[in-house]
Amino acid sequence: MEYVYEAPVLTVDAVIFQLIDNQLNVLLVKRSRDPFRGSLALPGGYNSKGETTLAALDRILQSKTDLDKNKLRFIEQLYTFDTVARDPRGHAVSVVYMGLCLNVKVNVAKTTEQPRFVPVTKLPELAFDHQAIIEYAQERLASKVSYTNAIFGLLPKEVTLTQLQQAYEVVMGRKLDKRNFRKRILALNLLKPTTKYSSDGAHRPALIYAFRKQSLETSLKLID
Amino acid sequence: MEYVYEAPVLTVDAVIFQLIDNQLNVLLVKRSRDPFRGSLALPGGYNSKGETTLAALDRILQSKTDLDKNKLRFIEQLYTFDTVARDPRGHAVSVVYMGLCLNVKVNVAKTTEQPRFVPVTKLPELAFDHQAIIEYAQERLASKVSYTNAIFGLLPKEVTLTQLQQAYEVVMGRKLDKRNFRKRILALNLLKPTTKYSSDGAHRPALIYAFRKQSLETSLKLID
DNA sequence: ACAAAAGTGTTAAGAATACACCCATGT
DNA sequence: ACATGGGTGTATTCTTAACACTTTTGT
Repeated sequence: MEYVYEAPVLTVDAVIFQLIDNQLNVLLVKRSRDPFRGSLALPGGYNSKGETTLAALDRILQSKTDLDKNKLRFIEQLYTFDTVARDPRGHAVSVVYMGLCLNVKVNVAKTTEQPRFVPVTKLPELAFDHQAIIEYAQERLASKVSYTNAIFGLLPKEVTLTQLQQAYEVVMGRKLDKRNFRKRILALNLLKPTTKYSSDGAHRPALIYAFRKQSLETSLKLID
Repeated sequence: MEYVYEAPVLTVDAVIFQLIDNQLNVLLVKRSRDPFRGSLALPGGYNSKGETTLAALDRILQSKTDLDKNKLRFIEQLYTFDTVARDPRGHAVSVVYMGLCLNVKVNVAKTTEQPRFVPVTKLPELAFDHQAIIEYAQERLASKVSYTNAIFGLLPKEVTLTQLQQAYEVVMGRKLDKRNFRKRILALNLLKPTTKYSSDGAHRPALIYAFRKQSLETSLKLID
């Protein structure tokens, strides 16, 4: 190569999902600087020289949202966007990850970025193309849970079948038939029945099942 | 951010597939410099400041393999790798694209990189982790053609059903049943029968079909 | 006439879907 | 006793998979 190489700006952004009150929520921060100062945005930041994108992700989540990356039960690369006009410095390339977690509370007051989880159905206008990125991540997630066990990332190790079905329904955006769902999920052998029951109201207690694996298994055939 | 930002090295690599003699081939170049001097590698290079990754891809393919990007009938982002020790300068991030083309001849003597297509079944030891990247791209391609019409990227606008079936068989790595294949492919209405016939030997001529679209259509259900 | 690929339907097995009632508990 | 969600089976439809012979051409 004959020209002098100067690297473009490289950033990392994160789409972190969590179920709260049976709704899919996404982690957002408030921008303290232009462009889009005051708007909500995906947590993200610069990737430094010599730093892997996952290391940058870790650092950025920690510093901007006070969320420890090892609280993420599932993480995967989503896509790399050629972000336009992200930054006064000009064109930037952004590697975006998608993560799933559970029972994470972020403290709005903890950092200047005021991190918070927002239901994906109630997003305000977001900075940059982050709205579109979140939609893309939702599609990927819906597709992913239909042929892998990735749903475990949103749930505790032990669940009732109804909890599991509700998680699928929220992620996939449609209702599922209870009997068919149970047949399929049990046939896949992803769950092991425990001897415990969950009593959470004036009704018959539900048998609790444990996920056999908390790591990604693929090539399943869960839901069409 | 309080620290001085210095961007990591960003590179772009390409996995370009083409069918030659009913075999899946991939475009490779010979490295003229260390590391891996003399080894074959995927065509790739640095992404400059202010340049989109697709623009970089275009420039790199042009200069290293003399292949014009608009000869690619299909292109999509494959994955972004945190390449280790790619370069003496240290850690680099590499955005990898997958492309499909047809009837492209590259001239080994044209550039110092000596571009050539090599059957994926006959790859020598490659530089870096490029062997693994090609395998990943093959998996993606096999998956992609099973739920989209992406196969058009490897074929001319007009094909016989046997040509089409052979392309699927090569990409998916297994034989398909002729009658079932024809039923399914015709039911999807991706093809329009022409009135032409192909006579290429001492046997009954085959009816030629035309692809209705040369752009990606998704959510099909072609092959399991 | 023969070799070689094109073209064509049916059957059986398996998968997906639709659907309604009894059970165990808390109040 | 009643309200609430937990739990269960079958019949039907649709999809998939397996499978072999006739047709048309060139030599």
